[in-house]
Amino acid sequence: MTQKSEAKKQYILETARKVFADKGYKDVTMKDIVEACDISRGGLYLYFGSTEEIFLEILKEDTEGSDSAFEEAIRGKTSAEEILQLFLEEQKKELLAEDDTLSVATYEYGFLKKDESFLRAKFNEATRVIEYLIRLGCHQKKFHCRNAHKMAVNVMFLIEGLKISARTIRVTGEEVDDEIAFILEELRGS
Amino acid sequence: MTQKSEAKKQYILETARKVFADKGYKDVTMKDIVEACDISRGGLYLYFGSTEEIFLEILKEDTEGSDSAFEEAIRGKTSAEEILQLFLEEQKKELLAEDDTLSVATYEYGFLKKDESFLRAKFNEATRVIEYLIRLGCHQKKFHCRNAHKMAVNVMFLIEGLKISARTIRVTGEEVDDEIAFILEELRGS
Amino acid sequence: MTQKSEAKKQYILETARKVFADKGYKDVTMKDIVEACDISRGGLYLYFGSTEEIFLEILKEDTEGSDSAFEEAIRGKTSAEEILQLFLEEQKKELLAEDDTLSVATYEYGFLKKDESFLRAKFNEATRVIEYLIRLGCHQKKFHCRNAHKMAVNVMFLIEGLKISARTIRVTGEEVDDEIAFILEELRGS
Amino acid sequence: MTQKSEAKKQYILETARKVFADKGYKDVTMKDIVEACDISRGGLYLYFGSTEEIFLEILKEDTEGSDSAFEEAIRGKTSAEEILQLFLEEQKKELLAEDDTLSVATYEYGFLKKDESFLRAKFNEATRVIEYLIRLGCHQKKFHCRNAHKMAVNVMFLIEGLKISARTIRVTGEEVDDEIAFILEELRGS
DNA sequence: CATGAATGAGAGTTCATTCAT
DNA sequence: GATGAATGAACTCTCATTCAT
Repeated sequence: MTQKSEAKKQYILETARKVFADKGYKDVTMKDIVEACDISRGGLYLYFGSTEEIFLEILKEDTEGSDSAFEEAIRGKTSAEEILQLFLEEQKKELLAEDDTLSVATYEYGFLKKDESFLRAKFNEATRVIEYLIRLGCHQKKFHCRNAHKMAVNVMFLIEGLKISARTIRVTGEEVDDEIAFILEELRGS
Repeated sequence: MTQKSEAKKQYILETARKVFADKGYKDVTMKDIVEACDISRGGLYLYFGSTEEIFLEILKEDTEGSDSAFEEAIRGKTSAEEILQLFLEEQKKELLAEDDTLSVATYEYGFLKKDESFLRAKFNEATRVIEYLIRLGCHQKKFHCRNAHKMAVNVMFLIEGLKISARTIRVTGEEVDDEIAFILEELRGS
Repeated sequence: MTQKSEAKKQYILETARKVFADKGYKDVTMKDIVEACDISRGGLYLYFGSTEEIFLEILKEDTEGSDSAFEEAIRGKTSAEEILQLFLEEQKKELLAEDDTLSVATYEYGFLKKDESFLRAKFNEATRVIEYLIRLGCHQKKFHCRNAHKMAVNVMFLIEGLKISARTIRVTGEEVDDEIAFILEELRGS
Repeated sequence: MTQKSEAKKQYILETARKVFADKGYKDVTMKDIVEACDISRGGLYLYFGSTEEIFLEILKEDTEGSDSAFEEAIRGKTSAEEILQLFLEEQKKELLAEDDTLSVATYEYGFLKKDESFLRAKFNEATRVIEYLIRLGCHQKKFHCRNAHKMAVNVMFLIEGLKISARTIRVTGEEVDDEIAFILEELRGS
């Protein structure tokens, strides 16, 4: 693939991202993407064979992006507490964002492909990072926690619960704050 | 509507339930239901005008059913701890069930109608019951808890997190058990 | 057919009349009539086999009604001029009536069955009456006219032109008055 | 739209024209046109979204065609009498044509859309031209007429009457000739 | 007589996918 | 590479008509 066509591919991915953010996964048709990109029907097929192919590519890029962002954040700060708080605030922002979020599309895709390890891997990776932060916090004497791994998993499930609730029953900023406070208390607490 | 046709309506709802459990919400067409019920195209329209109408009716029946089951359980037991444990075990069973669960369909429907209060009402009702149980447990000196309401909400979000994870990244029995243990410890604990 | 069922038949015809006046001929379905009459689907078929059957029966009753009304009017008056003017005013009223007119339905039906002599017979009968009035008017020295038959036909075509225009491009009361004046001038005139 | 597809569009319009001439407006379905054109179901939708869209396009082309034909006729002749006679003969030919006429479809469409100004505009335009011819004829000392506008309107309504009668009760060549003679006498006469 | 559930044909419409240019 | 016309399958929804009760 030439440089030029690589640029077009990127353009399609960026544009399709908005479409998925807007309509979820299942409702997006190749036609939707063709129209959003303002390219020809056949043209899209030169780059991607299906909406799934496009969506997976977008997810892949996302994962890479968020990983590096996270790692950078960790490098910048020294206090585990601070980093965790930052992470949770980041989650809150995403949770409450109305547009431009792939979460609904990702869930819909997850329903279809629940046996593919992709999302599980993302979940595990995030858990691993939180666990690391918890351990670090314990080491820094800010957190107290008997089982860092279980605690991390608990935090992850809670975040998942907030995320899905934000997209189905809506969730207020206060509700999220309460849960964040809950997590931090627990870590600082007992 | 006569008795006979009422029976047929029930038959359609039961059959459609399996279809929704199998395919989620968005992918189910009237044709799917027609074929599953083995009735004529027009015949289905005598009873329901759209998949949404059918799905809502199923959800309604479900809610009523679970409500009364819950109330009965509360009447049967005296220990709040016991009832809560029962409730959590019930959730676990549903979580791990492979088939015959409407959770994916309900999420998909929730994505589409996130501003309708139906699912939120269900959430709030469940929260209210858990809060009641927590208070009861505190009164029975089995639980210790500063803010019963916040604790109940936390439990609900955690359950939501497990539920969605069960349908997207899969969740093991042990993971669920860990979370249940986590909740109970917390309540008994501090 | 018993007396009771004869009454029901009449009821159906009267109700269907409104439906045809409202929707024209082609768009009326058996379902429409069933619903307007608030009877059962099968019930209607006991009396009529199709919308055409119903419509024809309505038209037949209409023709009989208008014939006798006309004849009565002729008997009541002595001046041909007066009767003709009355007739033209009657046409005007029907022309401008918004609802409760079968004219659109009749045209639509006529398009489908242009070879059936029914409507032609109505036209000819009306022409005959007008011709009679013109002759009478000439005899009464109020009208002057070389060829009463041709004049009558001309009047009829003009009325038809106003009627169809009223249902397609709309026609104002003044426009109709102008045409009526035109006819009368011509008859009185030359 | 490319040249090629423009040609196809024209082909569809021409083919659909025959369908409308054959079946009127209301009974024509997209399927009818698809079959008449021998194209695919989806193919038709690339060009037109509904039978109404197609019909309006046909009417538009017709209007443009007849306008220019008329203007050319006026340019070619010098005598108003001659032109009017030509116009009336043209109307006669159309009136008596069995096939290939859109008049029934146009009436049916008019019934549905009686408040849209399209047909009224056509009527008014034609009236204007006739009025112009009458004035010209008066100026050329061939016609005598007190009120050219009212006379023109009268002629139009008469033509309308003949047109609708031709499609409902049938009309003979002699009947049309009689009416044409009637009009011309009147203009030459008084 | 009367009911209304049931059937199935048929129309509208949208898209994934292909392919000639 | 890129276009966009074309196809055909799939789905929604509505009725005429029948028939068991």
